[in-house]
Amino acid sequence: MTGEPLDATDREILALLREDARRTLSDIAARVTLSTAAVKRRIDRLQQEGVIVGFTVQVDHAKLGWGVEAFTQLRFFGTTHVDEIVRTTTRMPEAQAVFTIAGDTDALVWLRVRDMRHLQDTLDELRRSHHITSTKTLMVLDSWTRGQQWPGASRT
Amino acid sequence: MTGEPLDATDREILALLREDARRTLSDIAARVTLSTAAVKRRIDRLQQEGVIVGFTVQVDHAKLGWGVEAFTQLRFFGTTHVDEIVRTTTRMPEAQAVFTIAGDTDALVWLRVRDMRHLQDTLDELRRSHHITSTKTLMVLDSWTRGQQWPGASRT
DNA sequence: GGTGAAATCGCCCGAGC
DNA sequence: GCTCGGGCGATTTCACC
Repeated sequence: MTGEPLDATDREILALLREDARRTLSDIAARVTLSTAAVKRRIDRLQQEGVIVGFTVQVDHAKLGWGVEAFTQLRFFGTTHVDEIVRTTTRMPEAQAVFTIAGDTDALVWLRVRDMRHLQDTLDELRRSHHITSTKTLMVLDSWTRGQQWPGASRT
Repeated sequence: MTGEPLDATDREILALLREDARRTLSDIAARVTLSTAAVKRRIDRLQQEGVIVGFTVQVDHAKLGWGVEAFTQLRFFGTTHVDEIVRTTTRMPEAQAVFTIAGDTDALVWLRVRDMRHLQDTLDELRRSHHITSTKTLMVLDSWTRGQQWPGASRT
């Protein structure tokens, strides 16, 4: 399933693409001193091996009106299947990411919402749809994510 | 600074690009029933307004050998500036994201590391470089992030 | 926002190292 | 395995309506 481990050039190409996925093959080729054909072969291989999952745009959610971020730590009844919470949370547009956790809480959900009212509704929905015994919500003041993004710097 | 609020077509284009940033202009144009030139103008505008921050690749970090994820909640001395922790954490390749928090802990750091040993080293480095009074680390069993990715499904 | 044309790029082929 | 070169189709990009 997985090919051979990546060499330094593969990692270099990955780093360049993470900076800007819109680089042309010739641009990348010049930077790693390879031909465009070789670069393309490597990128194709990385993609088919699943190292590269996809290509996306990074969006400033604050400028879209979703300026509030929060984390909520969830605890379930012992009977709840982990898959279930992941499956239903995934469908909520407010959920940015879901983490199942080893420890005192069972899951950590990264939420992005429009405002406090919206946060409250989202938390209500979470509590309603699962066998949750407790929630603990952390409000995010500012955030930084690898590959820039300044929700705190983009006050409209 | 910020242009006019985005219309439905802008949001549609954004959604399409988030699914796959490599879509061609003509593909997008067909889906939103516009000309390629019009789509390009909108994308350019979204980019210069800062709504689109950048274009990147989504990488399966587990396949790169960084299969362990964790969160660590940090508490600082009252004298510590928030900027400082963000600035130094940002430089660590292990830090995936940093959140400053309102509540009992001051920051939440999303870490991605190779193994447990690496996690320990990273936590040590965090503790060494800041006026941290306490850390509490949550181990991630599985994670889901918007825009697919199954670190748990990619066991090599 | 649409149209059309030019420049660029991606892409596939083969030959050769 | 990689490079080089050619050629074609697709795409981007631009000026203009």
